[in-house]
Amino acid sequence: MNPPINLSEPCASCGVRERAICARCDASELSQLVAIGTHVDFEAGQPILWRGDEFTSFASVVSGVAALSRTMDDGRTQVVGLVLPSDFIGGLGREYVDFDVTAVTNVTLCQFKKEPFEELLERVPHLAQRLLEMAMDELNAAREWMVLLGRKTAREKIATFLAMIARRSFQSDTDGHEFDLPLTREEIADFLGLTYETVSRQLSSMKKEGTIDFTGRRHFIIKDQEALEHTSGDSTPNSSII
Amino acid sequence: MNPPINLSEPCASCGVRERAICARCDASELSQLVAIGTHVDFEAGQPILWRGDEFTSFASVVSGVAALSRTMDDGRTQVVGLVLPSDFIGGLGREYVDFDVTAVTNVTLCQFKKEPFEELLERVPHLAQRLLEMAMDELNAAREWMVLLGRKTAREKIATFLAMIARRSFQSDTDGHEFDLPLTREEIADFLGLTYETVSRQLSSMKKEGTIDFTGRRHFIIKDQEALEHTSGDSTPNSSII
DNA sequence: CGCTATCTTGAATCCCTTCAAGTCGCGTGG
DNA sequence: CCACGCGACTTGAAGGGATTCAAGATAGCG
Repeated sequence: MNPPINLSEPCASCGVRERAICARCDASELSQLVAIGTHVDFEAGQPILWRGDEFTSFASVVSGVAALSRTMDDGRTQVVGLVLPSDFIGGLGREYVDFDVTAVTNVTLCQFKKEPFEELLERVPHLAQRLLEMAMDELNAAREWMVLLGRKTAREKIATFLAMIARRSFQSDTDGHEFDLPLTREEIADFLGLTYETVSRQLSSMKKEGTIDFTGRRHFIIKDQEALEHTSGDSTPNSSII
Repeated sequence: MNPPINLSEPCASCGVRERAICARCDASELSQLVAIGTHVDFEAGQPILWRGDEFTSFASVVSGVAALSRTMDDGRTQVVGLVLPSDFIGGLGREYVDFDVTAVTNVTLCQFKKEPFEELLERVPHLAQRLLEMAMDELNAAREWMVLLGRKTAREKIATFLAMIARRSFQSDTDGHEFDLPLTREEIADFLGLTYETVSRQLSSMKKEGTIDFTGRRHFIIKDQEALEHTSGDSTPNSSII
């Protein structure tokens, strides 16, 4: 378990202070938020929320990666979003959880009980504003991903995914071209609407062609950024895909 | 062109008053909204917004159907959402339009200039609350659609689409089983991530099997609701797909 | 009543999946 | 520290669902 949040200097060392729901909050608003927040840890693989659960709390991701997913009756599953540090977990105004949330790596959340949070939301307009802003960003990201799922080839999907990972900084070194994949092949497949064999084949062929290289199964190097972005099929690189 | 909105009895006869952004507004708030709103018409096929345009106004759909879409450089296009009566058009907090918006049928909008609307948004919390609520609904719908695009077969996509059309009431008669498709085969294909030939084939085979029937190309009858919902692949019918 | 866009249907092809062996990397325990 | 074992990954071959290419048919308009 984590130590309690330092109340005298709240969030001073928090890595997501500038981008999470609290981004627009001033010191006084922040202290109100801190008063109802608790840090909670989840180990890789653990479920955070199940579809159908009643919402009893909301949370910001402080560190780690979680996946939002839906599994059909016959087991087909689709990851509908990655939940990264600073992202918010919780459907405001919804009674029940709509998608499973699973810790992909070890995850630390800054969690808020539902009622006090909703009450705070009414008193602190900065919170509601920021939440709306973040919801619009997510909506955009979801729609960009719909284009990927509906229209892109396996090759384009993989290229887009790798570019996204690079952009969202899973950077692991100094030169800026090495990254760690937070997901297994199967998780990538479920995110891209493919099978894990296809993911593996595409990664292998992109390695053979010299666009990327692998050192270990989860650690990759972008050797030809331009080729990567070109085969992603997006005319506008750095689009809003989360 | 439309007559000016009746200021003495604002929105009394508006068909979307209860579900649009103004749903939570009281009479006084409504009159402030009416003061900055204008009705605008678009004919079927006309563009409403282009990707990359600067946002200069927001709008509620009063009647008709529009499509939100993205077209790739080589012409592949994906419809990322249908915009139906009561839905809101406009990315709050965004400077530029992210997806093309096109009138699919004749469309009437209740349009608000950007600055006065944003100003109103700060003064009227009911507006911001409703907007957040609607954004969460759209986000959910987008994610449900991602499952369709990533994991469903052509047959399941068509069944889901028809069930959605039926649910969102494009009903055209009294017995409750006849509906009009607002979209062409090609538009349906672009919404489902298929080709129009595949859409046509699936519709034909569902007709042959007796699940649906067609009288005219756009007018269909659901003959076996249960079969339709079963082949849609959703365990929870009436899910939040818009 | 004829014309044209829209839609249907057929046949061939292809990309991705499915099924099936292997291989590799990594953590565990000896 | 190394061998072992298992889950994660790679690779191959066959199969299938959707696409592509190509004619026709039909509705709905003028």
